Amino acid sequence: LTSQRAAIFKAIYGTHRHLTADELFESIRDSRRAGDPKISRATVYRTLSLMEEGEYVESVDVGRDHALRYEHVLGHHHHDHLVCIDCGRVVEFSDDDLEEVQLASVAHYGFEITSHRLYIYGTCPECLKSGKSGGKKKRRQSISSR
Amino acid sequence: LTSQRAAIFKAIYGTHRHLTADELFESIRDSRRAGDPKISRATVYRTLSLMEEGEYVESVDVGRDHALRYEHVLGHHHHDHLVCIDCGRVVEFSDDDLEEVQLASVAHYGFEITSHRLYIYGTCPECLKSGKSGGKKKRRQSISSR
DNA sequence: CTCACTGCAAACAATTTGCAAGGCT
DNA sequence: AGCCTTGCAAATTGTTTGCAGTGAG
Repeated sequence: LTSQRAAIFKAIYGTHRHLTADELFESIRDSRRAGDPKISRATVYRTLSLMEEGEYVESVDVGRDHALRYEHVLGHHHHDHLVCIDCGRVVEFSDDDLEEVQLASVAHYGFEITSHRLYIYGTCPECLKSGKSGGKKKRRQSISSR
Repeated sequence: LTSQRAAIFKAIYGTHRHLTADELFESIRDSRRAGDPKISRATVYRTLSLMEEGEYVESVDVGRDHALRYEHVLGHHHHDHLVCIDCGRVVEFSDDDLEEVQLASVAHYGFEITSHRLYIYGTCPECLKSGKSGGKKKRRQSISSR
């Protein structure tokens, strides 16, 4: 456990936001006080992989047009993500029924299911209210329809 | 409508597989006969964007560690994807109940839902059978757990 | 002392872009 | 003639790697 790893750990566990490797890197670098060790992007990436493998964090892949985000997972249960396509806000939600129905839907294919990824996209109440709803839609949202 | 665009169109509509831009490019280039026009990767990418915007194709983002894939969408209905993490096989499936439960799960957040993306990962029957099940797991599968 | 961990810069892969040449209409 | 579409090569982005130096135990 080096100090840079500790810093990364603190940073992710100190927020409930979903941060990118780069945000993590910058926040650590910027809040660095005299005497604190340097940090590099490579270390952040390397540490995040380690932490993911060790089940300390989980990556949230909101789409190819956005960088990977990470969230801490200790003390939290599985959830999916509801993403606002206007402001980018991410809301976590979970529903046991949903999980069950998902598994039931594919049961007959004979796969041994190990995980899943569900993102629901839409416009959040705030963005709907603030007028320009349906407005600027990010480019290349590339999503399975419906 | 140029001939390169036509070629791309034919290639996607001529298969039920999910192809990457590069596979598309190579297949067109390789099956090119004397007199046929040249094609470049850039054109494939540009055309695919166009075709996606025009709702002729849809992109399937199987995960960051794999290139984007495309499938034709005319004459097909919405479906989600079941992905084998061993061999990469992609099975399409759909379930109206599932769709409903999904919407119900997030109804109270007040979002105006426009789309969603669901991938279920696991090992397919064939890979399970052929021994080394649980074996080589691709690196960086980065998926929301459960 | 050793060996894992780090920073740096170069390497990467997938995709996008600038630009000049081509080709329809 | 004019504008849209190409091909090529160079640029971008997010992330990974090789390598030599560093620091913890």
